[in-house]
Amino acid sequence: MSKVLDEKLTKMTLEEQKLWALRHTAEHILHTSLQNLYPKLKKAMGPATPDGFYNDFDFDEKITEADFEKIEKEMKRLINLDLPMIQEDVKIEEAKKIFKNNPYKLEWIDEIEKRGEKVSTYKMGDEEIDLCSGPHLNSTGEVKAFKLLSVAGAYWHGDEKNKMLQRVYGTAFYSQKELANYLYQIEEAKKRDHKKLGQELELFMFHNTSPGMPYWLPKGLTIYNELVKFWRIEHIKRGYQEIMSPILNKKELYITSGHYDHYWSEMFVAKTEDEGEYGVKAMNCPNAHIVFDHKNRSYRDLPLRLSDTDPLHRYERSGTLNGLLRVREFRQDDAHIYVSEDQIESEYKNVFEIVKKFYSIFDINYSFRLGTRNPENFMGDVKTWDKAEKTLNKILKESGIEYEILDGDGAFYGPKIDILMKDSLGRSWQMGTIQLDFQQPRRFKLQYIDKGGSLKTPIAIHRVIYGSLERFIGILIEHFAGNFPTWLTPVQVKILPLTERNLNYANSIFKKLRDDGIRVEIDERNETLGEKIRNAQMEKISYMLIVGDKEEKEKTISVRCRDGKSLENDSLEDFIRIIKKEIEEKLIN
RNA sequence: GCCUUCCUAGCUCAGUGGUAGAGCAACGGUUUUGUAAACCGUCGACCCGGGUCCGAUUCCCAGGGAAGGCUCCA
Repeated sequence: MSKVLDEKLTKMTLEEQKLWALRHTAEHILHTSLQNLYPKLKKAMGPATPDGFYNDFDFDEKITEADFEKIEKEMKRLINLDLPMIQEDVKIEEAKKIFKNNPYKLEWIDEIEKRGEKVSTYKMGDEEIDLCSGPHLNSTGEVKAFKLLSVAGAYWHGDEKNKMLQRVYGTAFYSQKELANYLYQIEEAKKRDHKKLGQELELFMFHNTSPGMPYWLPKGLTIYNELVKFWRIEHIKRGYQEIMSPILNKKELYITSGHYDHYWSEMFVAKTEDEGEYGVKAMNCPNAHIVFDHKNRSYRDLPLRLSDTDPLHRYERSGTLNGLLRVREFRQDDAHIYVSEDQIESEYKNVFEIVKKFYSIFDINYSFRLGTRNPENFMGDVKTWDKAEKTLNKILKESGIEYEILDGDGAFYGPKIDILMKDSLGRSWQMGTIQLDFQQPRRFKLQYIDKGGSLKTPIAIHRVIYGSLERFIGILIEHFAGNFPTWLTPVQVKILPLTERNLNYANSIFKKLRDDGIRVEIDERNETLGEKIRNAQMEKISYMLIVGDKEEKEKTISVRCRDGKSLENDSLEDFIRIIKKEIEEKLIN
């Protein structure tokens, strides 16, 4: 067994290992079925995954979902035959002979030879033999429930320089019930999709005229602004100073920063008649460096924390755009912190504390990842990099934070710590990031005067907490399924007058709430109460205030919460107190 | 960018080689309502451009846009 796979399996529970073997077997059955149905098809590879399995193959004819029925039928046949799965180690030379017609397998065999590992094969009865490290079930009959899910194109080794193969995704379980449950979960997750909810709740939209660039509708912008407001208050408390700088910058700025060499092809460019090219800002750091440099700085100024939320544009490849989760226009809750070398550690701790504070408010799961030097795309010398990576490793370990390492994922100017979150479909997204940068300050010739009166170059920490506001809101929508906490929700209260007789009273309440800074709407339509409630429920309003003749006469309100429950208090003053307390408690504690 | 699929009214969806039908929404009227959909009526659409055809929303080609996927180890 290969080292990588071995490591992976040892991390799993026994239950997970069993499922892994099951799915690996199902994948093997899929491949054999494909091979039986389409003899000219060449298998490339096919692993089990946490959700199922997939199989990559090279085939000139197109397989589509319309073919699934036929393929599943063949898979069923192999399962019913209950063929034994027999593992056998073979010599390199022999393996090369067996798979001589399959260049993908031969490449794998070379790789195995290079690593000095054993070549393992599996036989499925007399039907088929395949290069495979296992583990597998003992026989095909043990696969009790499976389903093919989708087809896709996938590059060999994920590299677009290689040939594009076809991929079939599927999943398998030990029982039909588990399979049905899994499919149900997927359907449920789709209901939380931020793209769907964004439209239903009128939060944002996209338009053909600017793909990947969101239009923020009034309700979505309310959420956006609340997040920025909270960010601003918390950062002022922690000594950050906010700046704003040009969106268009001459090419020369990005030549200085190094982005011209490393990033220009992913930037939008604005051409001028006679002043050359301007780059549309894709990152904030170069402008922050300019601000640092506009006057003499002293060691007393450090750490100097410059924050901003300027709009950024990046020319992301069209196929990668994904609702709010990958866009071409966005804003970050960005900051650049200039520190002396001995301040790195304590400033990182400060940043981690902000992360903890921010994320705990939303009760979202997240994980850390350290990205190290990319050998093909980095600036500066290896020694400085090694030092920076060592520093980050040390800080993470001492903070007791669990993290994974992704080699080569650093920014071109320095290693970084990313914070990841998952969307409703379980896909991971990079949210916050904290990057250490020894390079750019040198290139910008940034300096400060230290205690002894000599000039020193500061170190820059680039950091975002939400990440991009756009992506963060996308994740939030899915996390809350549109049921935002009251402090964030676009409409906190909706007043539902029972009849037209109650409009005046309803409006007087509306004005009081609005004057008190509560986001309130009134449903003046000539509709039944049932319809008004249904409507407000679907808009996911936090509180509904129902006012009819009874309330009007007694000068009270009747409060219905989003979960269908009622509040006992029936005075407006009490209600205002309750809602304000709810908001404050969430943000302060 | 590449692969697959998709694009019909503001939204959700029908449907067809002879230019489309519904529900919700919107608008007008009736009703004046007690905790998730009152009733009647009106308005409103085949993503864009070519081609094939007597005729294209439907078939073909090109474009635009969207969704899922594109290194989880044989």
